[in-house]
Amino acid sequence: MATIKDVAKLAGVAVSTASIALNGDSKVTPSTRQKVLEAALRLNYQKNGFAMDLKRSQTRTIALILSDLSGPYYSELIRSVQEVTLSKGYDLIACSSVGGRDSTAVKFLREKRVDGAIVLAHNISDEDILDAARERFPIVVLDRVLQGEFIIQVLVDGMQGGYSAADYLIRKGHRSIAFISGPPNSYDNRQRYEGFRKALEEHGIAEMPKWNLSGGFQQEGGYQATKMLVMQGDLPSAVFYANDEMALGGLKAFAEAGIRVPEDVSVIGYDDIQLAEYTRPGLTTIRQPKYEAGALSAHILFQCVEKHTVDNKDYKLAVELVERGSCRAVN
Amino acid sequence: MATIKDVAKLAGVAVSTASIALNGDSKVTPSTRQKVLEAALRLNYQKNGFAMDLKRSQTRTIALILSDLSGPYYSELIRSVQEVTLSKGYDLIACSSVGGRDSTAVKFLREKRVDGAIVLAHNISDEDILDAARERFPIVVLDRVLQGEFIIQVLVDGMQGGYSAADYLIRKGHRSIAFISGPPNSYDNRQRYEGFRKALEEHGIAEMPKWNLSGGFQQEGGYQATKMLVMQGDLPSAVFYANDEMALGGLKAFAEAGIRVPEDVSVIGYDDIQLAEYTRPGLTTIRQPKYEAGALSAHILFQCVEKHTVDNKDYKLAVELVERGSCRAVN
DNA sequence: AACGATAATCGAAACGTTTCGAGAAATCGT
DNA sequence: ACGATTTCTCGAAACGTTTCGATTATCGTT
Repeated sequence: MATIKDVAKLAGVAVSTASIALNGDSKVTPSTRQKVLEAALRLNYQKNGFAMDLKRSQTRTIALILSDLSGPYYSELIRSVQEVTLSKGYDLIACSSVGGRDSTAVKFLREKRVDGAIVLAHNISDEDILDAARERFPIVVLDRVLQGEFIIQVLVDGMQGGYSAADYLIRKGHRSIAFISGPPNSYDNRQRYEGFRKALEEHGIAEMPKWNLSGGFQQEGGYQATKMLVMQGDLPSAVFYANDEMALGGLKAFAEAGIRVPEDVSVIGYDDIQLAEYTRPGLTTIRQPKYEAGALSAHILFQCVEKHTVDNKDYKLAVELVERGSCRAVN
Repeated sequence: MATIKDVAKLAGVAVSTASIALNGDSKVTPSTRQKVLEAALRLNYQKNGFAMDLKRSQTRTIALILSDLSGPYYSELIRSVQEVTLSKGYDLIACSSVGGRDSTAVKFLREKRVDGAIVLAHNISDEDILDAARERFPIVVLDRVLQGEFIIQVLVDGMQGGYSAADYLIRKGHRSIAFISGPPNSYDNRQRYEGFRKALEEHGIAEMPKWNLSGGFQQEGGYQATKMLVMQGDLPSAVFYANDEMALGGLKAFAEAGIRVPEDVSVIGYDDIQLAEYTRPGLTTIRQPKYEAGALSAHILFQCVEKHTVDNKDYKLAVELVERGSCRAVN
């Protein structure tokens, strides 16, 4: 690999001059620049990124850390973060936290290979985030409540979402509503449940333990939980799935049992993943502002990276109910 | 930021000793290690990744370069690459080539910030790839035919796929088949079309230019193209979408127009993305061996990174038709 | 007790850039 | 034509690690 030294030597100039010429500074005579550029071309010179980062001690790159790069949920988030990043002239890399503390993600956090990070990965501990964040390394967290000097939280109001979903069903006349929950250690899941519970309470509806099942946020889990529900014999008139993936599994289970949606049972999901639009009937669900969350996170992060300060460290976004065909009114 | 020098000073040892202790080498007395570790903790020391990379001149990281990080298609590919990467003790970062020559992806390629790359991004030019690849920087390309000393190609037989799809429709009795294509500069798209054309030709069926529309591999494009098709009035009995995302758009357009699938028109897609299973009717499509392609690519890449050599630089994988409900037999 | 062998530590030299202050050359005004 | 500016180029010092050869301390053997 040719280094800048080789280029300088071939061009007959000093290394520093070569560097300046290569970086397009105007502090160099056109003819010298010409020579340098030619030499670089001849040697097929490519600058060594690490040496540069080391010297400049910044990378103009941010990382988006996700627990699972391949999840369908993240698409919109990634897109919006990417758009903002690009428009700001920064680079974006996505990395996964699969592998926990040994993952690429945590390593990037620890070793500061980027200028900042956006984290949506429940399998990274609060502690790891807390001691990675510092003066020139702000972190935006999207999936947890976490206070720290260089930590900014962007939350989506899961409680409002859970409340809206339940309230919607209740206003449609439903009185017996099942809740299929996600993993108990998930902050999001807890929030959604809290909202659900609150709506029921406000309307004086009692919760039924037998209608509270767990599906672990997985499609298969939703499927199993729904089968249990069906087997219990006493079907509620509506089911609230704490995320769309589980609702998908539920839809499948109902179809297999010959139970019609929404005629026999109403179904509401949460997230508004792309698929929700394509099921038959279309899945009524709570839309998360994924695009907005991504764009907002990126903007704040850049503000923090560049100005080393941020006016507000705590953002909360609202959700919105998307009505499709999976719920009907009962009397 | 504390550096290793600070740690060494606080621990009262030489920098080199600190380095050794920090890296867990056994060439150091437990008590010294203890001192160093303690000092590091006190100073909240984190090693500077760039300095390390620079010195070691390798990163144990590979990049997966995709034209669009947010596409649903890539999920399985990412997953398999990730699994292999993790099992080999390497790190994986994904980056997008949105932005063309100025994208993060091309920058990573040029500046060798990783030890190797897997590329599936039609908007990166052959040239950029050719002059990035070199002795210690192998590249696996997944979406093009490209010869080069340090380039390995893994191809999926798109021609066979296109042929199978068309042949399947023809055998079901279809004689009027539309083709909704992707971007013309995409190698995959061309291959699929080629296979389609060949099947038609072999069965003596004429192609109709008015049934050949472009949807740019995007869902929205498929939707628009299908609306055009509908507006033309003369509907074919089957439509072959060059990828599933466009087929999804098509399904939506047909639904909106009150045209039933598969009763009124048969639809076949390409890729077998996860969503394909959940549409109603299920989307009949061509399954790409995404998982296999990813795992294979990663394996070969590591072989090349570590041994600096590879036995075969040219791999081709077969596709398979997945029958769901979106095509019916006509007589 | 002295000697060699082994183990632990050290100092200095890299890695490939960028940047800064200083010197040399060119340009300008008078 | 001469000094004062400006413009260009240069050498050297960083950036924070790792690594290698050298030095010192430690230990077991005779």
